[in-house]
Amino acid sequence: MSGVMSYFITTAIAYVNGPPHLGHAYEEIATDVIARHMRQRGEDVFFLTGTDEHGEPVADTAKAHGLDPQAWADQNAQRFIALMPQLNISNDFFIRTTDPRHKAKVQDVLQRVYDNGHVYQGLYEGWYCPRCADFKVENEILDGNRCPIHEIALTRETEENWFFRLSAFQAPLEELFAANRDFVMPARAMNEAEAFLGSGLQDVSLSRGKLSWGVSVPWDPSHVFYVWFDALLNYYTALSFANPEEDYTDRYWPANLHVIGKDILKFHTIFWPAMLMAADLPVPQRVFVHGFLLAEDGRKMSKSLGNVLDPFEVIEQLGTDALRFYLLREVQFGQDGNVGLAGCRARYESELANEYGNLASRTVAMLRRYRAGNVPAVAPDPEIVAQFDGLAEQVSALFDRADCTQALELIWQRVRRLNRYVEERQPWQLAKDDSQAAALDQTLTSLYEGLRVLSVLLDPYIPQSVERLLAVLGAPDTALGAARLAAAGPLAGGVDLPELSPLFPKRD
RNA sequence: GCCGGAGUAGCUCAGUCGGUUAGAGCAGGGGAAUCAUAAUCCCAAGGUCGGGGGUUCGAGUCCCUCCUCCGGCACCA
Repeated sequence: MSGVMSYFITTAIAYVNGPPHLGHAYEEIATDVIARHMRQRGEDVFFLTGTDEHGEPVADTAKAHGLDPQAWADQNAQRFIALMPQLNISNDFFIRTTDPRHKAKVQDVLQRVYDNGHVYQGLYEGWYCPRCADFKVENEILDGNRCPIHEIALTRETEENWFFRLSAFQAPLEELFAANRDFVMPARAMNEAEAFLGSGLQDVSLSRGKLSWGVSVPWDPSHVFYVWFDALLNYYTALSFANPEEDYTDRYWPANLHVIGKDILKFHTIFWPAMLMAADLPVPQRVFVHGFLLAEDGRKMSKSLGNVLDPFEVIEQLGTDALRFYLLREVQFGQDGNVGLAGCRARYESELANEYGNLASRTVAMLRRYRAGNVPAVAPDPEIVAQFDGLAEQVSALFDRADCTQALELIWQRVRRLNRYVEERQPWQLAKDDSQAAALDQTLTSLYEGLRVLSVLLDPYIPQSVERLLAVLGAPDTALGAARLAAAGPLAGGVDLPELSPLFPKRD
């Protein structure tokens, strides 16, 4: 066993231009589950999330609302900050890219990129809309080279611009991909990154001259950095000021895991490591690309179709744990999946209430009824012990690959096993016959211990419910080491189990 | 167009290196039990594994081809 390992995990930072939605909630929840699991292992976890507040869309929307960009960003960032406790996210820090400390650090890092000779002045040429005062991208332009917003003819113009020599990192990135096949996960996402790399890298513009809402370029204050270069660096800059008492950079950098959506794969798997290499900084260990949540009908969620799953509605009706559980249970992490309120309700009722919640209820009730609320001081059933043996290790191994869905499936198989065990042993029959007292003791202890172990393993997914149950069980330890059936009588005799009200009450 | 992924039970999916009768959950059907939130458990049923061809003693799995769906193909974040 080595000492405590540092584990730095991040979500993508949310673009503040719109309100928080299910997609944000999903990424936060999944990342939180992994972070909580790693803490259970005793690792030194730092979990970072935040908001991305620069760039033209923010400036535009602010203007449309009659606000200056900072005021608009402030207003919207609050909504994302408020989201964290609503989802029970255990982030250690929330970074905002308009934080002056972030901006200063961005300038430091990119100045080093510049000093290292990876930046040059060039001409950016593109289709320009005079009404938007902005260049348009090839694939958003309407037929006949017209502006997608104003539908007026665009003009071909050039702008003096600072360029990042991305092409120089073709070979280093190829080496990185070859040396670390898990740098991008799942494998499908790695294929995509490699395909992009294989098509040959071109230099990219690093700055914008016609925009002022961003981090100014230290060697040319008439420009601001292109928002992506500023945004990506949040992962690095945050460590330097998250704790005013200690610079966390050496302790946590490089990141162990960036969790992102598939729409920003290219930025995180190509631009980001290249930028870090250009600044002589170590690259992250892994980027995990999750899928998109689609509506129940398999189509994209959209307000106009009215098929949106509102996370706040789920929380209000079924609770935060229900939302967390449903999203990770229903959708294989790393793939797209279909979700909806009906499916969420179905899983809430059949799995959380009927299987796990009811297992807890019947176990506590039987201990109280047959053993006056005390856990018998006997060893649990060897068969159950054997069937739980290695479970925590398997779950850990799956989390090493960010497979929190499969881990949950393994845990859930044991939830079902315990319900089956109750039927096999029929404690209510054993209780009628004094000569069966030892068998009843063993049965009840096995159920108590099994339920406790499963709850420890479920803690990252449904922390509020687990905390409540473990308090009733008198066994609040959620360290992963506690996820093992105690062989010599658990907390025996000393526990006086109180009543347990339903963990997941039925809703209409 | 090029590249990649996918298509298995009514629904959502698993299926390792080619190897016994293709599995699970949910939904629907039948039954048992009464500790429990009427919650649980058991049983049965349900599949030309997208179509066609090939390799093989043997193909959901490998090869070819066709169909359908999805994604990527760079400076919107």
